[in-house]
Amino acid sequence: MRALAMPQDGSGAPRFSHVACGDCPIRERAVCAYCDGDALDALSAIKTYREYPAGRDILAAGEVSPMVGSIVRGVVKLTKSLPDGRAQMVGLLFPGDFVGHPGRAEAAYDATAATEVQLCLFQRQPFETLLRETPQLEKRLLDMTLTELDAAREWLLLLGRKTARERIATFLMALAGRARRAAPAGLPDGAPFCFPLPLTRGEMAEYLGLTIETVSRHMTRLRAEGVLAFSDARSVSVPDLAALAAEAGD
Amino acid sequence: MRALAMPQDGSGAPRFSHVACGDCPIRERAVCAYCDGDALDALSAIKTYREYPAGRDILAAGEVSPMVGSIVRGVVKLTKSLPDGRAQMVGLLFPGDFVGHPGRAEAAYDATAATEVQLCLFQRQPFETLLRETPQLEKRLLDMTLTELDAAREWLLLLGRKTARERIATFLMALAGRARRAAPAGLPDGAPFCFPLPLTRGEMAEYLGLTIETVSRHMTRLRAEGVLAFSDARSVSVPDLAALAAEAGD
DNA sequence: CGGCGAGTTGATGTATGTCAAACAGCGTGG
DNA sequence: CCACGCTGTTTGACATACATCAACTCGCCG
Repeated sequence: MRALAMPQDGSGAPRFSHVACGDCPIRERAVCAYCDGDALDALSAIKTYREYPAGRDILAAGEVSPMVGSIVRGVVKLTKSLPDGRAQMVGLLFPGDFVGHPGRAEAAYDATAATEVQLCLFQRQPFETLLRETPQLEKRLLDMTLTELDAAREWLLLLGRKTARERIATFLMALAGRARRAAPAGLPDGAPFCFPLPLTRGEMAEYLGLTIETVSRHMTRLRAEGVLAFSDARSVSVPDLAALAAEAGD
Repeated sequence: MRALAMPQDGSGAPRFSHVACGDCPIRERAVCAYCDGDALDALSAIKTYREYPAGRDILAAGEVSPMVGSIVRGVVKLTKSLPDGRAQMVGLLFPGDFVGHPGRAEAAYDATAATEVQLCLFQRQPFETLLRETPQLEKRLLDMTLTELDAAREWLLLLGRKTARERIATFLMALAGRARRAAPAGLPDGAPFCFPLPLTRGEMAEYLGLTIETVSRHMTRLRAEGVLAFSDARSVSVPDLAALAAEAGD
């Protein structure tokens, strides 16, 4: 599916490695964010880590998965397809985001690793039990789901009304915002801003409701106009965030 | 906004009428579905009914609303807009559905009555307190939010990849399904199926990411082809549900 | 009767999709 | 070391579904 410098052992081999929750990089953002003490211990007791190489399917639509979990590292894409093959990405998940719907075993969409991914997995059944007994956990999950819902609706506006150029600018702004938040240092606001693209052109097209050619054309046009800079297709630099924001349509 | 045979008193005047929860038409479907006894009493104590004429704004994006609530009767549309006026409906809510996000006071989108609407409202603060103390309530809200999220993602596929014809067929199928579920009697599966359209052509266009002309044209074409029948623009009859389903693309 | 809003229909434009070719990077294997 | 193939990207020529602009109808209500 994707040629990467990584062990293509064909197994999706689980690599167990128990990290203490206290040292977890997503401790503050994941489902467990509101938990501590006993609740955290209980979660910790049923967690398991697993890694997926880029391109590997994590979960297929219609499949019954025994697991749910949090993204520790990497990017996961959620995709829905029509029987004739047309496909639309319906979500893009980053570290801290939750994969799987508690309460509904059958997956409604495909989940695929867009980059190399590490998940912190919980078996569905004990997790759902814990959910019932742990209000903070349920509260956090509700909060996260509402955030996802808002994001999905923002995307409805994008897919329903924005031009190709606006869609691309919006997407890049979202990535820039994420990169900005991830960068701890207080960089000057106007400085040229650089970040990697976790998606190929094809995946961007799938996310933005466009074709690969349209994405490519608008990317090169944005570069020609100086709104964007990149040499590698997989990373961009934004000379002026405000200029890009102005292209996003809102 | 919409000329209707109804008191345009300009007040959105609250009309209080305490219905016992036991007699409530949405008792089984609303947030309160999993509640009983004390929890239901507590909810009942803070509820209030309010009616909105078709076309009335219930809540404007960015506005801070002191209320959340359930739809008792009628249809509510959720809309997001770009600064230049382009607008996209991001949700269509029916009786039982919940309006407003607990935990975030500021509305992320406009909510407007598409038909005459009756809401069962709760003041945000006491409701959120109750939410914290009542696991069934929180559980139900999580379930409903996950359902909304799935619906939104289904719509992403529609807006991102479906043709105008497929979008319209999908929408009509969804309405037909809802009407079917609402009709208690076991009608024969193949019978011509009739239901009202809660939306104008313009609103359908807003929901489907199209223009009013495109919706109109495809509706009349579907009628010409016998997939659909209607005399009034505000109601349709489907001679063969399977034929319509085949047009929906999935 | 006149005006208004919703819907329909027609003529025309255009952004994006489709098909096709060429290129660049990168690992593999002779 | 270079030729090869694979995948991702870019670029071009062309097709088309949908948007846009505009006119007209119909029902409703004052």
